[in-house]
Amino acid sequence: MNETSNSISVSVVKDPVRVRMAPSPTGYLHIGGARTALFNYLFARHHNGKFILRIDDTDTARSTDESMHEIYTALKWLGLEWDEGGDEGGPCGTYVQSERKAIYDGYIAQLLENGNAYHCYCTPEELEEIRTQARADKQTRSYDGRCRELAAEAVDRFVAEGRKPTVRIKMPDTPIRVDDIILGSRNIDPATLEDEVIVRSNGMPNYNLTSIIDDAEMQITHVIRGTEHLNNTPKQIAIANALGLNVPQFAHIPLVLDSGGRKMSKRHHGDLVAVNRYREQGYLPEAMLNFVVRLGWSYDDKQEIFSVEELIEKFDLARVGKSGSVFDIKKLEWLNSHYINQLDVSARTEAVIPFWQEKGLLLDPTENRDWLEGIVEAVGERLTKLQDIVPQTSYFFTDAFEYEPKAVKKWWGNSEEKREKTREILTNILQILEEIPTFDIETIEAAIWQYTDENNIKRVAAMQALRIALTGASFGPSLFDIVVLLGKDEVLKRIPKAIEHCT
RNA sequence: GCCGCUAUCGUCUAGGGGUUAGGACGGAUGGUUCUCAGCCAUCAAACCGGGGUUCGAAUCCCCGUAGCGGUACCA
Repeated sequence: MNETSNSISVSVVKDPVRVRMAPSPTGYLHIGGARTALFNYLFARHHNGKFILRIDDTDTARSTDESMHEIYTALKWLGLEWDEGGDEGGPCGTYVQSERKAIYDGYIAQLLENGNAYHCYCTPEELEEIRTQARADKQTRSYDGRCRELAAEAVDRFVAEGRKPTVRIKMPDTPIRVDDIILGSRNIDPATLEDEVIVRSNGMPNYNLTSIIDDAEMQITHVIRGTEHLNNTPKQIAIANALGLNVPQFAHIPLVLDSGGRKMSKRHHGDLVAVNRYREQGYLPEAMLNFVVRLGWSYDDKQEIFSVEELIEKFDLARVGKSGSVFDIKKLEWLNSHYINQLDVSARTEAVIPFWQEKGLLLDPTENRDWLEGIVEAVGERLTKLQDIVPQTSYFFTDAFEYEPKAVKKWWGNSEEKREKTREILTNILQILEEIPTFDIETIEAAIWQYTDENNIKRVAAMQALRIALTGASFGPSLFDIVVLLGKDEVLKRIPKAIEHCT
């Protein structure tokens, strides 16, 4: 495999690969998170490494157990099983950061001792002021490091005032080299870096500290994450350096964007980005994975459909692009219908049953299994998501449907003369079906074609009139399939009812 | 404001010093059919701009421009 000039060859890595997905449980797993998880998972599996799930919940105010479990559910649904971490733990003990505080405290003490960090007594208001001023002065930094060399009496005064300090890292004054597998390498001017808060005034450490510590503690070899973290990278490297910790390799993957080109986020896009909502609508995990992997990654100019096995074999960070990718639901739908159609009728029926049950259309799925499979068979390739089964087949379960006005107008007619003709056709068909010797597709089809052709009635006109009578709509599966599946009794009940409505 | 990243059809992308710039989704048209979907066929649709380098630039370099990301005691 060739390597491009600005990419670090992935194959150079010899250590057993260890990667991690580190969500913060402040909401559901979103599309971007799913893709990050997938890239990590594929990279790990491709290299026979470990995929670790760490919970970055140092923001205790916003983290919830509920969110954590939603993330687990979504990841498991996608089949992205982790080797260590999550709710199972592993060789590194707990992988939940809020439970690892003692570990961080040790490092913080070390930083304070060796002079690489210091207490900052500035209040949020003061900081806001400093920021505003810095911005007005067109400064690069928004904090000036004023607490670096606080006199002892100033500290005493602040303490006496009851101020609780934060801890800030002292940024180095030499350039920081950042190597990125996707974006290439560059040196960061230290003048652009400021002394970040690494411990809140309540004693809880912050992301930039805990993340890089745990990456080292958990022997993470590659950090694959979204580019929103790009600016955090030099900060984290600086912290690792100050602590003498190993720095993993980084790979920043481009953002997933909305149709307007903006980053997809829970805040702005709500359920549109929630993986679990897609599951609930009847998207298949295979489709979701296949969709999401192609956002920023491609294999060649031919292949669009990839099984997970193929992805594990073919995935390579070197083929991940640098620019953001727009989330296109049409493509997801196409992929989803593809995967639904891959299912055989029995499996598809199985998949669709919960959706019928959810709407109360189906009470006992163990009964009439053949009939249900017949319906699924008749629906054929018309499902883009499993949920579509409900609107597309509800008339099989109930005759309490509306006759769609537009369809009625077009096919039953909008004049008394035309309605009269429709009633006549329906009446004739009713009679044909009443008298038909065997109620099967071939016989019915032959009888109806004979009727239309002999009476010079357009097939489409008769069929559409009948379709509306039986289903309420002007579209759907083959009408002969529908007739047989409904059964003679039901058909013979629905036609007279339709004739009554056709006035 | 500051720091950073990015730039091929509407979208996902392939390609990458010399190509009719390829594929897929979506769109359009025609065919098949009882409708819809599907399937088949056909079509429209792109290298951000300007300078270099070069025989030759979409490709390499520089400069713009635009978009996006970050700029928290969030992650």
